[in-house]
Amino acid sequence: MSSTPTRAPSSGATTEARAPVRRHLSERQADTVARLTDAAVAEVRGAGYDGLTVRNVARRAGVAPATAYTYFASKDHLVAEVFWRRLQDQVPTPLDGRRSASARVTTAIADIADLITGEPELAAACTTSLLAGDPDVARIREQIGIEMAARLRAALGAAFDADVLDALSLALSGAMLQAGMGYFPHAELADRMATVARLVLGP
Amino acid sequence: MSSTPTRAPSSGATTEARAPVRRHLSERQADTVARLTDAAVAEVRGAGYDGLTVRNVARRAGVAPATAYTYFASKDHLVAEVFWRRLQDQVPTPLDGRRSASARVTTAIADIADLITGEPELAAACTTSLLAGDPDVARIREQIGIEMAARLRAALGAAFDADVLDALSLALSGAMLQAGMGYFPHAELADRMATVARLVLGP
DNA sequence: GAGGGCGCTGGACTACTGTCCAGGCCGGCC
DNA sequence: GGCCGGCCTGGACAGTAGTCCAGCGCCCTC
Repeated sequence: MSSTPTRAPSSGATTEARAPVRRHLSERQADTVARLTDAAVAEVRGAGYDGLTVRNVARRAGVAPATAYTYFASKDHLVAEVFWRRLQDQVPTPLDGRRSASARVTTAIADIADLITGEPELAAACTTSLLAGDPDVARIREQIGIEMAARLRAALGAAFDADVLDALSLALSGAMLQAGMGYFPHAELADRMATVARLVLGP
Repeated sequence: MSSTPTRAPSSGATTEARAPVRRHLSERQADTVARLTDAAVAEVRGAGYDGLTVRNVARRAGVAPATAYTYFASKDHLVAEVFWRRLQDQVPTPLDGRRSASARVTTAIADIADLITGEPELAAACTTSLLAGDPDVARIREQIGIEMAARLRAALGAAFDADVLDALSLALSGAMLQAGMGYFPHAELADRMATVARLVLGP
């Protein structure tokens, strides 16, 4: 579940290729998409989430707005894709069977938190975007949920239990939400979830 | 923390009365606001969240769009206010000291879930709106968070523990989020949280 | 070197959002 | 009765999002 050579932006699968966006992109297309996602990150860093516009991102990427809209339905779709790519590209910390289950879970969650820690603007942007109603975003959200659940499950290992996994998933959603909304810094996320894991799993 | 006679829509407190909206509304104003929130609910039931527009709601309420914008900055603000009012108006199930802490917590959460259970469209609308970036919405969100935490704390009673409360709050946020996103029906929310409560508190 | 197709262009266009303001209506007050 | 202030009206307005399409340029193939 890590990076694929040329990767289609998670789009249009609901309506199955409604546009010239195919499942597998040509090298040039993949490059355009990558330039767009990079430009989106730069734009968020520079102008914040409010200044973020598909048109602005397109300009920064040196691409016509219409082109950007070919690949991304909205700015939310664009930012959600950024997060999804980071998650896919991340190599999770290897599991250590000698440590406790809650320690492994904590590590897995810290990995995820690290994806955006230290970039509050980007973190907030990802959170907001991931919550959008846009169907393309919904698809990405679902994939992210699957990936996170898989990581938690792997971290639990022998301690796996459906109820425990469910509880951790809910708490993790809530924690990412609250951190994204600014109720506490992302740096605290891992700590808080560590406490939850200990409560649920024992030390 | 229940209904006040004339209640200002949770607006403009950040900039402290930026508009003719004062903390305490005249009877007529309160009536206008109530007509607007009612119309918003009717509109969501009728046309769904997508069909929801401040202008549409205003028309349904028999009010000029500009008037609606006097009280609500956006449709998200409007819908968030609907949820907040429902929460305030609800009389929570009385606490039963003879039952276990997890049972009391489950009941408290069931109360909250009941606010929107059975109206999926409205539930989805509230979830989405509550997540908006709009500062007016942020204020309402914060108040809702405070109220929910207070209810959980009361339900815990003697079993109160900061870490437990934190874990439950996170899980509840996550559960409301996931239910609102359609990952599972609101009817399941209380059950899932009951499981979490049992894990965290014991049976 | 010519042809063809893919991807990008750029600009027009529609729909909608939130803001603003001048004016009208209705109540209460002198 | 006449004035006045509070609230609402209605319509104009700018800014923006997403869609669409006719056309261009580049690269690959033959």
